Amino acid sequence: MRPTVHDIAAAAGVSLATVDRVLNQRAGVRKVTRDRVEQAIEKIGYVRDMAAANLAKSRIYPFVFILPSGDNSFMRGLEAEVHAAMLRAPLERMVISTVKVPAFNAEALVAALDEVRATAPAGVAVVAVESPEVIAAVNRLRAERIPVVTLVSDLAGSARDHFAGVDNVAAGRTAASLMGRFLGGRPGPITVLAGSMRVRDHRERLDGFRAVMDEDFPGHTLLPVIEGQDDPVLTEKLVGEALAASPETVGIYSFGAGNRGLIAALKQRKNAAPVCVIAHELTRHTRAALNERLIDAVLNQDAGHEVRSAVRVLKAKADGAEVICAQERIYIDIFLKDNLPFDEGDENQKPQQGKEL
Amino acid sequence: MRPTVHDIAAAAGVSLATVDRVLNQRAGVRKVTRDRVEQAIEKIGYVRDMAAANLAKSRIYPFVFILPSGDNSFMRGLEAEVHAAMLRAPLERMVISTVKVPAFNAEALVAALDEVRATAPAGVAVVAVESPEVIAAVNRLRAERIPVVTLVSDLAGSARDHFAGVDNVAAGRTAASLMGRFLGGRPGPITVLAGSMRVRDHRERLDGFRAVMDEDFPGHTLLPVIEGQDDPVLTEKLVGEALAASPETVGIYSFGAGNRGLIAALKQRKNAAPVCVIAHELTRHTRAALNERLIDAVLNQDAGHEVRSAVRVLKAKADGAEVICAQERIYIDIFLKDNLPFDEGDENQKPQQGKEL
DNA sequence: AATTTTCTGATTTACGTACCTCAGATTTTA
DNA sequence: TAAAATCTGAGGTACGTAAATCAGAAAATT
Repeated sequence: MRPTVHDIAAAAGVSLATVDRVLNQRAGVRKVTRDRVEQAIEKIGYVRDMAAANLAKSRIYPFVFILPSGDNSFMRGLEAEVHAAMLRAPLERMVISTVKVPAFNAEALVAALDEVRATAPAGVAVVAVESPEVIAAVNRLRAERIPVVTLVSDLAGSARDHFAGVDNVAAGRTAASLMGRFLGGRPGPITVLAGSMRVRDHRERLDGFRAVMDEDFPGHTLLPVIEGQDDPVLTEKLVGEALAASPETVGIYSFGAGNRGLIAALKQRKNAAPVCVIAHELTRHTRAALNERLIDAVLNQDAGHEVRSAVRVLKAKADGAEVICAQERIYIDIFLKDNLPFDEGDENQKPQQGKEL
Repeated sequence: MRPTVHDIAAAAGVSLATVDRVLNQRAGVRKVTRDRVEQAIEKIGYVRDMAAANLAKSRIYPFVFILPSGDNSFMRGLEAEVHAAMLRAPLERMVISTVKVPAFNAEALVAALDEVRATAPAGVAVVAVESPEVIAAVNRLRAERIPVVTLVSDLAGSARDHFAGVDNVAAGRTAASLMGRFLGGRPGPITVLAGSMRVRDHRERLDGFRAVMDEDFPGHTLLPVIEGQDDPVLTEKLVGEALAASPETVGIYSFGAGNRGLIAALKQRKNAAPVCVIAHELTRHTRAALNERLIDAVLNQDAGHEVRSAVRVLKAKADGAEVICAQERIYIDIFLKDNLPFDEGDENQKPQQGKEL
């Protein structure tokens, strides 16, 4: 049988109450006694039964996800994943709620963070916008010992507990490395397309891209950054103009979230010279474009992984348990047309189950 | 407050005992009463508290992982991940043990499966070897309602509950697609290096690779498969001979587990014409080779993800709970030198934590 | 030496579910 | 109609931990 608190008490020659005080770091235990209990714990190899502990606490974990509103595919997907997590939450005594704030609006985000703080949640996940005020607001949460996880977009310089997202510099570097090799020495300029350079993720991606391009593929120059504001119409117009102005363009790196406009612009020039296109985020649109060979590669962050990771980390932090770092690292997925995952909504999905007996 | 069994009893106008009989599908309840209880459950939205249920059952989950012995880096890594999972297991009332069997030996695997079955575990994870006898042995486990998950290598045609591993055909296709584009039209033959063609994973990878090569890059021919038996010395010798015999080779696809020999052979020919090399499994050796630009890309299956996924699925199956499919899909990671994750053992690891308040 | 403060032990209740026993009610069979 | 079989209710104990209360014991302060 697995050892229990009673076994510790017996082994250390103290009462249950003392063991409880040590285990839950409550006051009222002498140093020597505490040491004796800890040695006993060590010796008999006790591990706390989390299920029983939570049952006894009859604790529920109210977690809040603060998400940007707006209609780009990635954020909608993220929201869907949060919703899916909401449905599963009760199984582990969690309650997940969401708060929507206007995208890229630091002031609104600060207000939301403070409002959420007033409800004393067990943890907060937030898609960060960079600003000193937001950092301060996050730190106010942390000052009240409320765990905070940044989601998708990190908040450097804050006291957030964890970042559930990808390394965007590495993503940009990877894009450059792929594009450089796909072009195979074919010289020419490269067009870079952002949503907005005011967002940290996008800046980091460009930094990584530029670094590897300069270092490993000096034959290519980067044209001035196009900022499409994640707006399909605007993006299509700007990309069309840029391609017309620089017909010798050999590559496009799109690291924003609005790929619909890019794809539309690419379709316009079916008969022009081939251009190597690398984009971010696997959506209905980029998936189709991969299959039509309009896009060569898509770098993706799996929103589902990010949300589930955020939930796990928040729960672990709330429990004071340890986080398995390797499990919580979000990898950059690289998709070519050849390794696209089967679509959730696809009827022709490959069966994953074995036959029934 | 979340509804409990008491609330069901009150809502259905029956006693706790009857609710219990319905919930745990015990005999002794009339059809009409059963229906009334089930309607009440539906209506008040009851979900069983698994933690409390398991506590009451004082159930522990003995899971067994059957792994091949042998010393290749990937399997050693897998074993390390299983060991890590063993240490975390008690937190969730699980006990994980391992059984080692000689690699690629169907007879020994069948014996191990039957031996494990005699211990009546709560679930079994197994790195499968393809054979009718193994399928039968797995089905014997399933016939006793013991959940079975195949790990890394699947067992088609068996009644296994789940496969925790990557789509190896897609992996081969991806490798071909990357290599074709990296070569950028430069013609020439391609050398393919397997561990053994008797293993399903390897065959599938080659099938995928060949399919995309034939379809999209007909300029390349595949040289006869080299089988290095995952032996470094043998592999180095065979690769050296192959490169000498076909000096016009432009690419090497290594889809076995023994890359040390390949890398040694590549180092021998430092001044020869460049060859595009794509290998499988990120290990100390392939990581170093990526950084030295001896290897261009590494396709990887994350052993940690696979093991943790297997454990989660086994627990869910043992509990009769649902499996989150999207969470359990293991992606193929593509690593270039630009997106290598920070090494676990690396001292210069990038700090992941925010500053403390 | 008296008082306060700090520490420790013993005991109890509660969390939500599983599972057991026993008694009474209802239905079916002889 | 009696006997047997089947259903249902009531009530209890157990799982391992948390957290509270209260009573002593030891130590520190007057």
